[in-house]
Amino acid sequence: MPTTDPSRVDAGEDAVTRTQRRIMDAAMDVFLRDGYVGAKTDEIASAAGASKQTIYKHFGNKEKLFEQIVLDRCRGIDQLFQDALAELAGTDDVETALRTVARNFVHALAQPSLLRLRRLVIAEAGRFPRLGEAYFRAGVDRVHVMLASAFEQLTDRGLLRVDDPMLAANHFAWLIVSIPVNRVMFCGDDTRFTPAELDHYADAAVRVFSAAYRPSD
Amino acid sequence: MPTTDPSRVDAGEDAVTRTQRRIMDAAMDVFLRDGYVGAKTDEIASAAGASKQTIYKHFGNKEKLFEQIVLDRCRGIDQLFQDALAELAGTDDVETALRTVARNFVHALAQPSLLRLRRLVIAEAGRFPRLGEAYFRAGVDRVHVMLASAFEQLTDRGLLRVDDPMLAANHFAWLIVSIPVNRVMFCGDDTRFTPAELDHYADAAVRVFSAAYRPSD
DNA sequence: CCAGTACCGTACCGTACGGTTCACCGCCCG
DNA sequence: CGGGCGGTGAACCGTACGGTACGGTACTGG
Repeated sequence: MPTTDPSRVDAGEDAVTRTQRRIMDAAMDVFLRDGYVGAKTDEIASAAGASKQTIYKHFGNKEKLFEQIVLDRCRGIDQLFQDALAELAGTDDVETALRTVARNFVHALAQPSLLRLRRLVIAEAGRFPRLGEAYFRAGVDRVHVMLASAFEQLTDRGLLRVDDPMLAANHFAWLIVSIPVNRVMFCGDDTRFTPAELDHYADAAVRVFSAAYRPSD
Repeated sequence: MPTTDPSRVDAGEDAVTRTQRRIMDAAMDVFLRDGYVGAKTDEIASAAGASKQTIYKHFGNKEKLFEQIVLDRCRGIDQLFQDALAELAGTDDVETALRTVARNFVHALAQPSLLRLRRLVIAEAGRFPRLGEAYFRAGVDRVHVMLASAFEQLTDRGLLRVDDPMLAANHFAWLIVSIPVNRVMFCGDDTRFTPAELDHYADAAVRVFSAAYRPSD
């Protein structure tokens, strides 16, 4: 039975051949540049150095190609923060650890490629509801859950005072990234941020978060 | 001169006739439902009860129609908050005033039509850079500027301790709306929020904001 | 040498859609 | 009465693009 389980985000079993990889990378470039409808399969083919027929043989049609690419790119986003968060949960100096996490976070998320993907998914969330949801769960919620778990541990150790960990995680994350992310969403990819600027946002966010969620000692 | 002419602030230039209004409303519906490329001019025409020829006579082409509609819809968004913010700047009970503003804010922004427009603009910001920027300035930044001004006044009166008003305004606004707004961006229009839920987000945001930006008295 | 597999390049098909043209109609105004 | 004006509806055109067909090339294993 061919397992086309919609609830599953393509678990494992991805024997991605070299050509498939080449096509997927090229297609991602084109999709990010031109959007889903703006992307022409001819152009994807030529960008991949492949023939259209090969693309259709491997991916069936444009929609499936798009879905597979985005879902593939979703995987592993959270890996970026696993380490930093593990360290956060174990540290004693919460303030500086939070600052480190925050800076990593904002720098990782301000990557133009990630932001363009984010915009693309938002743009097509109407046409591909499963995709928007999957991206949200894999790319946004996952990080929040990890943050929440860290905050819970820190609360247990008396270093933080958090009663609703998911809410606190949301506050933390959005305090950090809302300004740059939303600016890019509307004002295009040409808006770049200096590292200092991003650090500033991160530090300010940590300041606010700490004031609200650190025990009054 | 049409008799139904409320809230006519700008002088002349765009005397929107009845048919134009009808076309613009219908077009907005179709654009919001199907996106820019998905929207067919035939469908807009039939939805407006107008002929394609009339549309092209008044608006030139699809792009201009789209731009004009969105820009038109941009105007007046900030009006929603003018009053609440004026009251905020003058009050003594900052905490409850902030809570009122926050609740109004989140309820106003969680309107499905506004969120769909937001998603549409984000989606087309690549194709229409001017549009994305205009929407950002008219719909997002404007509110932040007004907030910042209010925070500045409250700081002068010693009721708040804000050194970077625009930053504080961003923190306030995104603390309030980030959770629902981002959920809808990815998970489609079917996600609805109960008023109680929205109030909860607003109150939690005010709690965090106050902890960070109220003088330690 | 053959069969199978994987791929390329090009030409092709069907259709959808932005935009235009044409014929026609009701209305107000001089 | 007539003629502009603003509107309708439908047919039409050009082009773009998803998807397919077909013929040709290179490599692999037997």
